[in-house]
Amino acid sequence: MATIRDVAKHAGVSVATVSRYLNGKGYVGADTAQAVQRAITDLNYEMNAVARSLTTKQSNLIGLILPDITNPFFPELARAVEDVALTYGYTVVLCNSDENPEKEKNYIETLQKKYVAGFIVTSSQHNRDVYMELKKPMVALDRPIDASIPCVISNNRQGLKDSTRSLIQSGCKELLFVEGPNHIQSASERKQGFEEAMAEVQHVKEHHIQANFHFDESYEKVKAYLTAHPEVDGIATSSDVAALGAIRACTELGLAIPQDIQIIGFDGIQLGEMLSPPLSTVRQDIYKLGAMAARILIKQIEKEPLESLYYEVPVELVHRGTTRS
Amino acid sequence: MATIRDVAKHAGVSVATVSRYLNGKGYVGADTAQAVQRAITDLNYEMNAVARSLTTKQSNLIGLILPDITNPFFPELARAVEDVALTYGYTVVLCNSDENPEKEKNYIETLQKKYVAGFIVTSSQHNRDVYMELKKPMVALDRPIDASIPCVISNNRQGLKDSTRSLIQSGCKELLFVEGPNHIQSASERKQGFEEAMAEVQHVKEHHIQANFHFDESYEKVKAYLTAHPEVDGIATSSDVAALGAIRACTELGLAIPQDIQIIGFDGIQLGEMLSPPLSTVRQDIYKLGAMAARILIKQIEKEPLESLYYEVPVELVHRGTTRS
DNA sequence: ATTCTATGTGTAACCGGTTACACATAGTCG
DNA sequence: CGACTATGTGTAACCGGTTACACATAGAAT
Repeated sequence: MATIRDVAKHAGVSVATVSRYLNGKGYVGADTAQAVQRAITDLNYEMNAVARSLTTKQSNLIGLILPDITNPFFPELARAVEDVALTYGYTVVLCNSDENPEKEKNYIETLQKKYVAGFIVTSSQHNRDVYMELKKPMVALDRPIDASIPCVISNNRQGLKDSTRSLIQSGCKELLFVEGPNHIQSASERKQGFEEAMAEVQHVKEHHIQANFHFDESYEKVKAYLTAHPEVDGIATSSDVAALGAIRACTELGLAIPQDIQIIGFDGIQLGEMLSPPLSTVRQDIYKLGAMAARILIKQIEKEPLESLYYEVPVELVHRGTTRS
Repeated sequence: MATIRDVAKHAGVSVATVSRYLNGKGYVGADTAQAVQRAITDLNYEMNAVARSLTTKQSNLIGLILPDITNPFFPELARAVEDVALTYGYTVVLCNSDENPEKEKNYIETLQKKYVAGFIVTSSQHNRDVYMELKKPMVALDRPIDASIPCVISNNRQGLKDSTRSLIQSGCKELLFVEGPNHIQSASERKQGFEEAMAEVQHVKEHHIQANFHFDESYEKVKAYLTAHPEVDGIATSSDVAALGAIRACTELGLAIPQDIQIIGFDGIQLGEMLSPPLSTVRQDIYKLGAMAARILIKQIEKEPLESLYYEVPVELVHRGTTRS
């Protein structure tokens, strides 16, 4: 593998000139530029990324920290991040935090030693300080960290408001809301949306349970609740996976969906469409969320100005098979 | 951030000694070791990964190349790889190849410039040579590349054989096999398994269609086929996602699952369990697949001997709601 | 004509590690 | 007792880039 010195020698110039040419910094005469380019082509030179990082204290690595890639919401996000990272010449490192602040912190440290260019984080929230001290470009994805850190997020409140309203409009009188973990801001915003929609009407009874974003817990809690409260005729959930749990609970209780009970999820994971019946839901533009986060991060890395610190991407109600539209 | 020279000075020794101590190579006297350790603790020294990579031409990055993290089979795989990578001190770079050999090749080159320690690849096959020339540790995951390259794979043949047999045993007389893309070896092995099972019996009619591993194509082709051949009473597919497509087709045609028609998938993606009814399938131990691949890669990186070049992980028939067991 | 500025290029130090080699000491063996 | 080996440590070159600074030239401004 040719080095910059080989190129310099071959072109009959100094390494500094080659370096300037490569980075487009400083003056390089037209003839010289040609000669250098020629040498580069001849020798099939490619720059050594590691050596470069050592002096510039900057790599083209992007750290993507998320709770668990296994949660169906995240692969699409990761995919989007990777796609735009690639087009800008960055490479993404995948980090599963398991909602564990300690793990999150370790990853951050490890990556800093590698001079990562920046972070995209769906944070476990507990450790805002870790991020505040970090003098690296970063963006918070799906979950805000601090007002000073750029954030890309769906309009959660509006989404749940829409889904709740639609359930009400299609005749539900006893509405169960399966909340997410409310210490996560996006979950509590969704709850707020639900409540706002409920506040608009009378004569609709409100039921609540809380579950994490996992299938099992949702399934069990919904089943228990429905057994005790058979009058429930509509379920809004805070995630699609929770909706899947609810569907299972209803199916096992012999309830027909959407005839006896309507169900609407939240997220718009791809698998929702593949279900039979397909899942009605509030679709977040997951890909866009990820793509925007990546673009905003890269803007920071490349010192371009940001228009805003808060990017909200709209959300869309999708009626499919589990609601009576 | 303290450097190795700071540590050396603080401990009153030379950098060489510190380096030896850090890497456990060469002789270091007991007293000296103590002094050095002391200095390290005092200064809170952490080694600079980039500088180290520059001389050793080796990083602790692992390249994970797979077709598309968005395909539900892969997140669990990625998760497993990441988990074991983490415990051994490696970091994983996520690369989506889109089954595009060109993209795959680019990633390999980019990562080589970063001195990656090795690759785990679910390859797009077309470019065996790219890998053969590569003088890096690597392992083929789910899809063999070459007999000389360690490979971790499920027993695909046996799996499809099992699922087909079980459909036959539960009374199917007209069996439709939804094949995958046969240029992918694991897909053609599955097909082989199907055929072996069919060869064991008479009086069971065989139907074939081919689809990629995606929902839409499977849905459309199955629907068309079933419309033309309403006698089909069982479907075995080459992937769970294809099974989802088949389920949708059947549902739309008014067929009851599993009463009118039984369906069995292949893969064991987590979402299969969340369906209602839950999907019968041949479960690959996806996590194990990924974890083994990672371990085998790391063994190579750390120059430990491999017991074998071919690791087959068993597969398990899981009867859930879409078959009459 | 003189000074100033913009342009163009090279020298050498530096980033933070690793390691070949030289050198020193001390115990062992014949 | 001299030669040999195992142990312990330091010097300095090296990995492959970047960049501050010095120096040179030429046209523009005064």
